Amino acid sequence: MNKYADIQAKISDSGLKVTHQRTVILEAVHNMNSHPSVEQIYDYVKESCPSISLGTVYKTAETFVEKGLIAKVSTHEGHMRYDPKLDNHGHIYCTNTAEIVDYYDEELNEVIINFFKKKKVSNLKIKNITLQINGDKIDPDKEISIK
Amino acid sequence: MNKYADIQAKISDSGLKVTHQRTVILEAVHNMNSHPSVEQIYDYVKESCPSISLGTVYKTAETFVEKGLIAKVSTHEGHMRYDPKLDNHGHIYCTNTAEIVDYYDEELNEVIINFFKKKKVSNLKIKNITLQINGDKIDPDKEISIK
DNA sequence: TCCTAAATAGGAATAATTCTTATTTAAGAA
DNA sequence: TTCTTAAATAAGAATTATTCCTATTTAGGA
Repeated sequence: MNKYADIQAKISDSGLKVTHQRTVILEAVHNMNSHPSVEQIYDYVKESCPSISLGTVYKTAETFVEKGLIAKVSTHEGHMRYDPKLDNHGHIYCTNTAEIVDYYDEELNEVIINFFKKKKVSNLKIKNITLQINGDKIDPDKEISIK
Repeated sequence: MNKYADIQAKISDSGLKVTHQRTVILEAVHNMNSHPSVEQIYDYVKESCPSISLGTVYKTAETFVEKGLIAKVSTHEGHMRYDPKLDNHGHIYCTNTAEIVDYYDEELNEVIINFFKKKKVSNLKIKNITLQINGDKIDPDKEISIK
C-alpha cells in the first residue's frame, strides 16, 4: 500500500525514472491546490524530503511540463506558477493577492475551439491557448466567484 | 517642428513630466514594432540617449503601464514585454523564436466580451483580459498568419 | 530666473534562475 | 540478488533579471 502509487505511475508512464524527489514534487503540485511557485513547492516538499535542493525543484517542474504531466502558467507579472490541471480552463489572476483562480466554462471553451477550427493559423504548431483575466481582488478575505 | 510632439503630448496628458528619457522610451515602444523587452528598449534608446540607465528603462516602462500609455505582456516563459497597442487584440507567442504576433478578430472579441457581460465575476476589479496562443513557429523564416 | 519636487545615473543589493560537478540512485542486465 | 551505468540529485557557484539607494540633475510652475 503506497500512497504515492498513482503519482509514481504517472511519472513512470511518462518515461521518467521514479525518484523520491519527483514523487513528492508531483504530489505537491497536485495537492497544494494553489498554482504554486517553485519556491512554494520547495517549502512544501522539504517536509517530506528535507535534503531536496531548490535546483532540483526548478529542473523537475520543467521536466514535468515537457512531459505533459503538469502545466505552467505565467502571471501578469511574469512569475511562473504550476498547475496540475490539464483540461481546458481559464485563469483569473489577482494582481493584488497573487492568487490564481480556475474557471471552467464549456460554452467559452467551445467558442474558442471553434474559432481556431474556422480560422487557420498557419506556420504555427499550437501548444496551448490561455484565456487569463487579470484584476484586483476587491475584498481579499472573500472568494472570487464567476457564475 | 518636433518629431516627438505627439509622443510628448501623450506623456504630458497622462500627468507625467516630459523628460528626454521618457520621450525616447515611449517612442521606442511605439516604433520597434516587436513587443520589446526592457533590454531591447534599452539597446534601442541608447542610440538617441547614450547615457540612459537600464534602471530608468525598467522604471519608466512600468510607469507607462500604470498610466495606461502602454500595456505589458508576459510570455509563456514569464518574460515581460511591452506593447504600444491598447485596443482589444490577442497574442500569438512563438515559444521557439520568442516573437509575439498580434491578431485581431472582432467576432472573438465580441464573444469574450459577451461572456463576461453574461457571467458575473464577483469580488474582482478586472484590469484586462488576454487570450494568448502559445506554440512553435514551424518555419522560422516565414510569417505566421491567421485567417 | 528661481525653486522644489520629481526624475535620473550609476552602481550596489537582492531575487530568480541556471549551471557545474561530485556523489548517489533507479532500473535493467547478469 | 548483485552489478552496471546512465540519469538524477545536492550543493553551491555563476549568471541573469530586477529593484533599491543616493547624489545629482532637471522640468515646470512661481
